[in-house]
Amino acid sequence: MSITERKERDKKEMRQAILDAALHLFREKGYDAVSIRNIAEAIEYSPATIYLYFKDKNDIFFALQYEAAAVKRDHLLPVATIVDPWERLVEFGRRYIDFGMKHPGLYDLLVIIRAPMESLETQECWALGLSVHQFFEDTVQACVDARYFKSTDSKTIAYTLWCHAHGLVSLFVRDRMRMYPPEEREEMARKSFAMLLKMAEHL
Amino acid sequence: MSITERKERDKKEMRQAILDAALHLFREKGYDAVSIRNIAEAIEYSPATIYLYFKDKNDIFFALQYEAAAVKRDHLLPVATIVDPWERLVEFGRRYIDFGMKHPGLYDLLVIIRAPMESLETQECWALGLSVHQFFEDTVQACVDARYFKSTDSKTIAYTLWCHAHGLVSLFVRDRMRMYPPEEREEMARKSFAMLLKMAEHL
DNA sequence: GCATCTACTGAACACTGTTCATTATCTTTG
DNA sequence: CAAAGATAATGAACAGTGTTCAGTAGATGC
Repeated sequence: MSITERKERDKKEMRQAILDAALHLFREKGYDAVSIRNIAEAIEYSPATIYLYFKDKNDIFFALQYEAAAVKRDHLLPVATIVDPWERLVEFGRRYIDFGMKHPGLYDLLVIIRAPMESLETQECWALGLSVHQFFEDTVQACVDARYFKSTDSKTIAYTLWCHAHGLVSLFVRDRMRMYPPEEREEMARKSFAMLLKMAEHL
Repeated sequence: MSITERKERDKKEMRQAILDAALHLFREKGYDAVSIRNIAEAIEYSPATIYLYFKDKNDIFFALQYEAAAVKRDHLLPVATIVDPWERLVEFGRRYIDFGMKHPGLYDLLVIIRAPMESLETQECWALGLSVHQFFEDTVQACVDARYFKSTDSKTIAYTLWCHAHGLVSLFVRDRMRMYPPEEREEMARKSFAMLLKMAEHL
């Protein structure tokens, strides 16, 4: 069976080569500015070949979105080993922001919507994101159970923290902080995170 | 001079007709899914005609972005009459969120970046947004001056509040709240805003 | 060695943004 | 009122796009 095995390996490698080239180009020029022909040229194959591995251009996009979601999960889930729920929550937040600042391209990818939840890839990607979100909500619930907050409305607490973190990252990623000097932006993010933690103690 | 006047009026009307048709189509199908030919068809003119009124497709986009920024400003700036800085700030926040929820298409438009600050439209649009942001920061400063917060770091305070509001709106606008039932989403936003206000009192 | 199957491609189709020479219409002048 | 000039609108074209499909070269199985 080594031949069929090799063939399958080749197929996966080709698929990955397309994804790698596509991600590289997307991050450089943006999704819509990259053509199938550009990707084909990058991997030195004909445009038609790409359609043997992906249904269409959106399919490539969804595959990348899934990859980004996986990277995000791998970046966040290690905090699961932290026993104390408050410490776990803090570290989760820190890593969430860290992920966004380190991989603005991936974060942006995750927030773009294309064609309302049609493809299987989207479903899978969504399911992955959902499980991470569930972990986050569980951690908040654990904090509530351990009386770390005065409020017991863990749903609203989680949502509020999420708003802050997502807002912070997405202002950064979408370049909405041009009124602050570039070298200050990261420190502002750190300060704001620290401020939110202080505020959260009075929740 | 009534003829030249009428001509200028016609020109403005035509320009506006193009913008109206474009906004309608963009909000319905997204920027990239709308073609110049679609817009031309909507206003019942030839595609080439559009280029007599706009440099290119991006120019239309920037004009719409400017319009959205103006709508946002008109939605927010009435709070300037509120004398008490804290009340002014609260009402500003409420209206900011209200604007985003009521006009998701416009909010989204404002957050999209196309071609890094090239056109004059962008500059104008950015300047408009900046002045509103300045008003917001001034209001926060006024709150600090009036000892509404323990902290005196008005810059970080403003940024933190902004993160929350923008995060809240953009999670809503970009449909990242699919894990919550649709009918709950607005209430969650309200609750979270209230929670942030409570937290801010301990700032 | 031959048939089958697989991976790949060139050419085509209908679309896109954009330009430009040409036409049609309105305004001004003689 | 007619001719000249200015202006507005367009059809046709160009190079690019996503996508499909008949056809081909080469590896695989018998």
